[in-house]
Amino acid sequence: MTMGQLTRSRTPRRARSPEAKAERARRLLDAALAALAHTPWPELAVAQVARDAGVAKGTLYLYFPTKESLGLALVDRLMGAWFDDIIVALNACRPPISPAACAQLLVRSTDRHRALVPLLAITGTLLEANVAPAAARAYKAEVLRRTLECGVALESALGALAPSEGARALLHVHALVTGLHRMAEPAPVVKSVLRAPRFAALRVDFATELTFALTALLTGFIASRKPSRTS
Amino acid sequence: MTMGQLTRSRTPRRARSPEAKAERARRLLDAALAALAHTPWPELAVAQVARDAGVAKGTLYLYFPTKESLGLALVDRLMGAWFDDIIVALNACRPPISPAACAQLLVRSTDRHRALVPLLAITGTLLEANVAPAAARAYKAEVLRRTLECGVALESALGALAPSEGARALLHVHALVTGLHRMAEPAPVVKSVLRAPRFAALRVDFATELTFALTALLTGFIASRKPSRTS
Amino acid sequence: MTMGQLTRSRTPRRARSPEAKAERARRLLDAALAALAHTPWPELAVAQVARDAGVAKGTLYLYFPTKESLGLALVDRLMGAWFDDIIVALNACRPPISPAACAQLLVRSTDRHRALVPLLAITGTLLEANVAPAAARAYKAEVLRRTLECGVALESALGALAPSEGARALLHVHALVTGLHRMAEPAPVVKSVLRAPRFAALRVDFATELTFALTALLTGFIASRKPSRTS
Amino acid sequence: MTMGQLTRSRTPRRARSPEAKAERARRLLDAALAALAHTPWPELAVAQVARDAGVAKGTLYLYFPTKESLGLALVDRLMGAWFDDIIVALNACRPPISPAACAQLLVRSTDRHRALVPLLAITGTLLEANVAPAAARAYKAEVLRRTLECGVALESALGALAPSEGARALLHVHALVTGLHRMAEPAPVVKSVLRAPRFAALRVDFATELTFALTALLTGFIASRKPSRTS
DNA sequence: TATGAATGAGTGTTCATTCAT
DNA sequence: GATGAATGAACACTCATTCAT
Repeated sequence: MTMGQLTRSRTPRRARSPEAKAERARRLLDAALAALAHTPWPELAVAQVARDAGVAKGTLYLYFPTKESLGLALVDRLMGAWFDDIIVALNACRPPISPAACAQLLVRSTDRHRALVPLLAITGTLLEANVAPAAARAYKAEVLRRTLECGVALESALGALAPSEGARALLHVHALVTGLHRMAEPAPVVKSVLRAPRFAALRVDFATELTFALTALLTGFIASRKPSRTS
Repeated sequence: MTMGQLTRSRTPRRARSPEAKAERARRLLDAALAALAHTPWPELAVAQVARDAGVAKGTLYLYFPTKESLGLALVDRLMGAWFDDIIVALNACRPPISPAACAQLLVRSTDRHRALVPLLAITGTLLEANVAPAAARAYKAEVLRRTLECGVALESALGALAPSEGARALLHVHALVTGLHRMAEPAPVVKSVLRAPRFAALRVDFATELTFALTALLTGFIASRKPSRTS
Repeated sequence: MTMGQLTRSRTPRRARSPEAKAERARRLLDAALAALAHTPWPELAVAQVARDAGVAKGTLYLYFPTKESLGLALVDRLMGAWFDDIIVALNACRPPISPAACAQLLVRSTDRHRALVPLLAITGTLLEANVAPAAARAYKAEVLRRTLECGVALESALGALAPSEGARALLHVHALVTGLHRMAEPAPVVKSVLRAPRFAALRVDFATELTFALTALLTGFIASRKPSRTS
Repeated sequence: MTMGQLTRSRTPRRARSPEAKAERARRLLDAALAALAHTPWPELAVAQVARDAGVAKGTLYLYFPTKESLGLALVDRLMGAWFDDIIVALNACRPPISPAACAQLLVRSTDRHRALVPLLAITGTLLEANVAPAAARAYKAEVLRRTLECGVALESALGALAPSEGARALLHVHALVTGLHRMAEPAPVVKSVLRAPRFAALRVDFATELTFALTALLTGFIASRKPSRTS
């Protein structure tokens, strides 16, 4: 009987409680995330996600009104986790840390959240279309909140950023991450073409270049503050 | 020469000579470029491009085997023009120029080639798919050639880059340009959402941030060389 | 009786008594009627009707097994009211009344029951499909009963119809009402097209034409009897 | 060789000439008409029509921009044929003919064009939605032209209609045809229900009732003119 | 060469109905 | 009795690409 109850509470046929509904949504996001590991967003079929999550297509639409809102919710989740990860890592440092150390920390965190990067790159192009204004606002509000929070942590860790420059620096981090990813992970055809030795100069190693650029960027942020101190 | 000019201005029904064929291709690219000013790539209809260029749909396919190859040819053209522009601007300077000055030069050049940026952002995701290996190779070879050429000009202008670091720096320029563009130009829904005052921290001014990041980056490139000199 | 009134005014969560159940059904029909004032039947969502009636979707299905049965019940109610109205109006006349007077009486009554007409027009096409045989029989039995009853009133009022021709005349009234309504109320696109002066000949004024046709029809019914009398 | 040419000209793979294109459209309309004999309009699948016509789905959309425009074109064709038939029949009479004779003529013509009637009944509800204003205008212009033309023929045949009342009478004919058809051809469930003897009064024989109503109507039209003469 | 008619795979979304709770 | 979460069949339409003419 206890068994039965457990079984029932684990996988109820109908999600009536808010927790159960959240669980359903989570499963759908899990399925989407897994599928995106081997399928680019435009090729991702809603039907497949639903099937993988073990529900009917219509059920997915009870939780996400459009395909894009599903994608946005996934980005929201992954970005939140990324921010969490960065914050934890930053707080684990004894400030002040050097730009290079901070860059390395950020790159490592990015590496732990590889799945987010390709999605981030299409946010604003493919995902943010076909989403209700309210949903877009909620998403952006969350992004804002977390960016500010993480920005403060960044300021603390570096110890040399002007107030609120942490958030700004994070926007640049995002830009660099997506921009470099695009160059590091081209379409399969291009990837195989670039394997030829003569194309060495066009091959981009994501971690190496990101570390380099972030170090330069953070150094720049700190330098841009220094003058005002000396003056 | 007179003949050639006449031929070009007459635009015969059938393009027999290489010049006439190149003219046809040019017209198609012109039409595509004009259409892309108000239509995002996925919404761009091949039929519309052909119609705008004054030819039948099938004719377009005589010059570009796929929609993507058309896009790639356009990127090729625009990127070439951009590289030309940068090279001219760099050569017009009396070296060495400061990273800040160089960044400003690059941003201005980018601004003169606004049309390229959104296309660049989807290269590798949408454009480089569905292209024959040979076409991809040719495109990448051209990119390589121009990148190296422009990289050398960059090295000369800055006067403080390690050999072949100019090309590498240009890859970063590309990454920053596309990465920041994505954040500066979101979908219409998002754009209107971000207009609210509370979202000020998420609004990105393309030119400002690009200038800042490029300055930092170039400074970093120069700094990364210095140590090896002093040691 | 006091109890019943209380119960009805309280609208308990669960309808146990027959009165309470009838009240529930009535509310659902009210909601459907209100919605149909601005939404055509195919666009009418069952969920919306339930929501408007303040019950859950599933509850509606406790009272009406299909969407169509809901529509049919509504037609039943409205047609009953229409018949009532006609009978009252006919009984208020001092027979015999002229065909023209009778036609006018019928048109006025139709005008007081405008909501029924578009529904009547789709009965038999959209409504009578997907209904259980038993429900269809019950509905038709009711229609028969009221038609015969109203037919007798019509015979009395006109004073010159052969027995049982009243019911037959009413069938023609229905046909004319729905047939003319279809022409008088086309889709919005067509309506705006027909506003052009050149289309005057295709514009149909419902009341005018219905009056004319009914007068002719009733005259015809009376005339068709006379010969048999004189012969 | 003559054979080959014949074969080729009969069923060319591509319809390039206007004639060939008209032929293609005709085939599609034929297929739709055939399908509508056993499938009601809402259930009619575009894919099926295309398949029956021996072309791909996309080809159908080269000729008809929406499903509704296909339906409207079919109505246009059938209504034109009906009008032709009526005109021929009217012109074959020696005027003046009696209302009863004229009614019989019209009923016979209707009977020869049975396929049109159910379509006519949904024109304005299902068909005239989702059609471009220009298409709706063209359709209505054609209807107007033919109605006026046929109206004149009707006036000639009856010899006793006020000018332009012929067209008006035809609108009533349409109304009666569709209104009575609705009652004579209910959904299968209802039809079987009505077979029970007790429901005899609700059974409508299309031809009988239409003849009766049209006779009355035309008599009414003529009568409505007479008074003005005597006065 | 040029044309443009033909192709047909591909998919997000709705909504009447059911049924576990 | 009431609920509302789950279902899943059903479908018009687009558009890059091909190929008969």
